[in-house]
Amino acid sequence: MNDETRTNSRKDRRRESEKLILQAAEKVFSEAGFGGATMQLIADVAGLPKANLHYYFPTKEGLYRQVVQKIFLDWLKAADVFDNADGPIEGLGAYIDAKMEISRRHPEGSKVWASEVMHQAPVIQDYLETTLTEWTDGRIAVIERWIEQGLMDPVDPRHLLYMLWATTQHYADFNHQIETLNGGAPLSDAQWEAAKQSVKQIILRGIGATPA
Amino acid sequence: MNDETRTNSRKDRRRESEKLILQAAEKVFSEAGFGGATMQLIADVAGLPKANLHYYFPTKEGLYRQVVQKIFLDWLKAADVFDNADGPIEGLGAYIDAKMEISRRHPEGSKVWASEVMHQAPVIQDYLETTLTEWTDGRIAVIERWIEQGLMDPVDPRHLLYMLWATTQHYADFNHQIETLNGGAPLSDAQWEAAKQSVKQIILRGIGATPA
DNA sequence: CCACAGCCTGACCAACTGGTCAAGATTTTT
DNA sequence: AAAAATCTTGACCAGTTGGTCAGGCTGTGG
Repeated sequence: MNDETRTNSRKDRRRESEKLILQAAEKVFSEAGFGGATMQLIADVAGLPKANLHYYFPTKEGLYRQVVQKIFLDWLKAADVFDNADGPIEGLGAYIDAKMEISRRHPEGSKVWASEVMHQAPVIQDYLETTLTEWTDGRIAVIERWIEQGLMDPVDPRHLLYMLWATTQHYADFNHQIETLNGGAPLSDAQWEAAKQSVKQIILRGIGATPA
Repeated sequence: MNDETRTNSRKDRRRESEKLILQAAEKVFSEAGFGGATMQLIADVAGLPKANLHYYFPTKEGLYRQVVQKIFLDWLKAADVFDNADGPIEGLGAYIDAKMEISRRHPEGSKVWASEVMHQAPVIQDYLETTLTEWTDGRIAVIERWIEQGLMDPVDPRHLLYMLWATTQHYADFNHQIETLNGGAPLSDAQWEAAKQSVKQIILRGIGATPA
């Protein structure tokens, strides 16, 4: 009767369960923080008994670590648009669009990351010191090249990056505040478009960006 | 022998103890989040027995509520510079300076606020709907006037405000990440000055602000 | 000097937490 | 078909948490 799920090898089922748990965990951690989240609640959201959850992820900290790592990798990947760009208008414009889209579709991840960093990054400090540092240095070099080529004003690339991160992630981390100030309703398609346009307009004009 | 503290009426002592506890609580809440913070740890930081803490603040939630309220009021007060300004360069410039200074001197408060909003503002939702909404509408009117007067480009005032909040508070909420990317050291005086200048430069130029 | 109201605190408790485990169910391999 | 490996779960435990409370302490007004 029930053969809707065909190719179910033990490995497949395991992967599905782990993904289910990770999704539930991301949601619960983003809503309650690490300290406020409970394994019982994560299990309930995932629709599994708590003991089963511990079978796949022995400790709460280990589960949390995997959630944060996944978020960080997704976020890094989305930043590739930066590389294949000829100038700031194209590159930064696409970067802003990409990060705003993530903030709209997956605000939970951004919140977990923000929470982790705010609490002194007890779990992903090594990522900050290695991967993130390297990534940042690379993009700073790109921006400096654009400045040398006269494609934008001389601006401290580091603070420009912080501004991009802060602004785009704000729409995820503070979505509740933004919704409240929007009369309690989520931003509409048109409002999201206006937000993207506003951010791009102010920043690109702010750095005096010109077409490549 | 010990008469350094002279006028110690019971009311004065009470006020001092409450302030001491509130400061300790703000620190602990900012470091561990509401769920991760414990009354025992707050008591230790304040140097008081836990039972004494419960004498002044019967419940953890009540203590947390007062911490968040105090932060919100301080933050609102610091925004007065907005009002007495003739144009965007003066007004927004002073606002950015003020908020950057708060981020530098009191990052804990900003973190507690961010945490509260990220978790759907369970405690200060009414403030968002009343005080913050009114404040925001008022500043939007000011910005719209500046636009009408031709002192700046037509920009969506709401998204401009979000950008200001996001960027300035980022230096508090993500100070750990910023420090790590700064080689593990806090920003120096000169670096803070550069940060302020960069933010003001990009935003003020981004909105095409001209002197009043 | 006393009495009284407010302040302080060690000891205690019920509720909840992350984590364990043994016994069974299920699937894969032989 | 039977043994081996993997998965599932209810019951359980030790540690921690927010919160209580009785009894002692302290300063103040009479």
